[in-house]
Amino acid sequence: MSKRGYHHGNLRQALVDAALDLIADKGPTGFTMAEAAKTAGVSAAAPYRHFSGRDDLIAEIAAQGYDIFGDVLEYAYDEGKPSPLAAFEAVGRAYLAFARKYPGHYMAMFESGVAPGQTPELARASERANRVLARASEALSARIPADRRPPVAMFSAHISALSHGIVELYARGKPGARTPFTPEELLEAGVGIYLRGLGLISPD
Amino acid sequence: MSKRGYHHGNLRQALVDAALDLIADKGPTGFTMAEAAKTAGVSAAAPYRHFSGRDDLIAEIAAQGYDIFGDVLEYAYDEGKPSPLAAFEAVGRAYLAFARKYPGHYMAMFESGVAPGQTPELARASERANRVLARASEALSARIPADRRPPVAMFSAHISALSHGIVELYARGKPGARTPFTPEELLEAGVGIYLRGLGLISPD
DNA sequence: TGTACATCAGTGAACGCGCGTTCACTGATGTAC
DNA sequence: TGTACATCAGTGAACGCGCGTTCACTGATGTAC
Repeated sequence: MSKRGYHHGNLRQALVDAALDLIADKGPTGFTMAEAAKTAGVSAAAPYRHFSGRDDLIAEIAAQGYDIFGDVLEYAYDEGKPSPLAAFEAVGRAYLAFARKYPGHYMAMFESGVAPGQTPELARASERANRVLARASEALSARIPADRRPPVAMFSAHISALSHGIVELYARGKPGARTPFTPEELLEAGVGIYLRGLGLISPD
Repeated sequence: MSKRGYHHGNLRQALVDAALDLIADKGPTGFTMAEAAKTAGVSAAAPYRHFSGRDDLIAEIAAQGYDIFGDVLEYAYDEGKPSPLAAFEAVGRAYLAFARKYPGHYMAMFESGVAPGQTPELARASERANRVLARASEALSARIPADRRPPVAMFSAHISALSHGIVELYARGKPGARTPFTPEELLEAGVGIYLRGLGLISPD
């Protein structure tokens, strides 16, 4: 499905990009169809040639976000090399890097209130990103003595929650973020302590 | 400053309560002054007798939320009784209980984008709640061998982030929350593993 | 207890605004012959 | 290569809507004497 040619060239993606800037600037609710159209240099009616409505545009942005997110995590995981532990920690860092580098996508994915089932593409993309996280967790989890091993789903939920919490509370220079640590420091130390609690890192 | 009497009785608080319902229903951005007024059974202009504007109302809600939050955490901490560890875990549970019981407040506090410095009352209330968390962290932190002890600010940031992340990703029945665990299970297990990593709980 | 006055919480109408969305249209592009 | 036609991306005007906020007002309540 080629999107290029015709009048604008690639309005669909231009609208996505415009919306991304607006969302990163003013939050997922500060963005409007009209403003995205204006930013893309097009009339207010034009977006409806490409998206059925506002929610559809947001879903597309979130889907693209999950695609990138999945790529980034996949790349960081690198098939578990050089070791499950190192790969796992790389995934954690990649999570933060993604949130920092793609704030608009991140907000569309996690703060816009868009339902993951909104669109088939969105559902597929989000599932895939979750699978990467699950895979990294599984590989590492296999190294824990069975009797002390938490369920894999719980393991990856903990890491997701810690990462997301750090992003929301301490990243993106929120006015109330009063902590002397960078998000990266917080996540690295937090994951380290957590893994030590699982016996995956020697007790220092 | 008595708010009762006159025509409505206590419109200021009635507006806060109406807004809380709306926020819990439709998110911090789904709430409007006009609808809050209508819900309170009053004309659209009436709120401006009590609040300088929308942001002012949200700040008041957030401030009331931090007041309750502080109370709840304080009560759970119970001056560190029976032990710093037990008190700390009670604080964690109280965090989730607050998010569950006061969803409108929680959203106004953490998802509305209101600046903590918006209002003196808000600043005071939020600082106080943070102090309770810090105190619980300090008391527990003192039990960690000095050479393995993370800075207290980091300690409490980890717990805040994990708790907040769990609330955002896995609590309040989000459509995409695919995990077989309750938020309470997740937090308890996560904090347990974390504290074990710090040597605060015997390795099972 | 009764009257006159001051206060001020809530009213109702009005404003200007930007929104999401629709519609018939137009004109540039692509295609068939 | 040239012409006729079909397609459809983007236009521009218009819609109805609800929003936040203002303003002069009104009338119930509180207070002074």
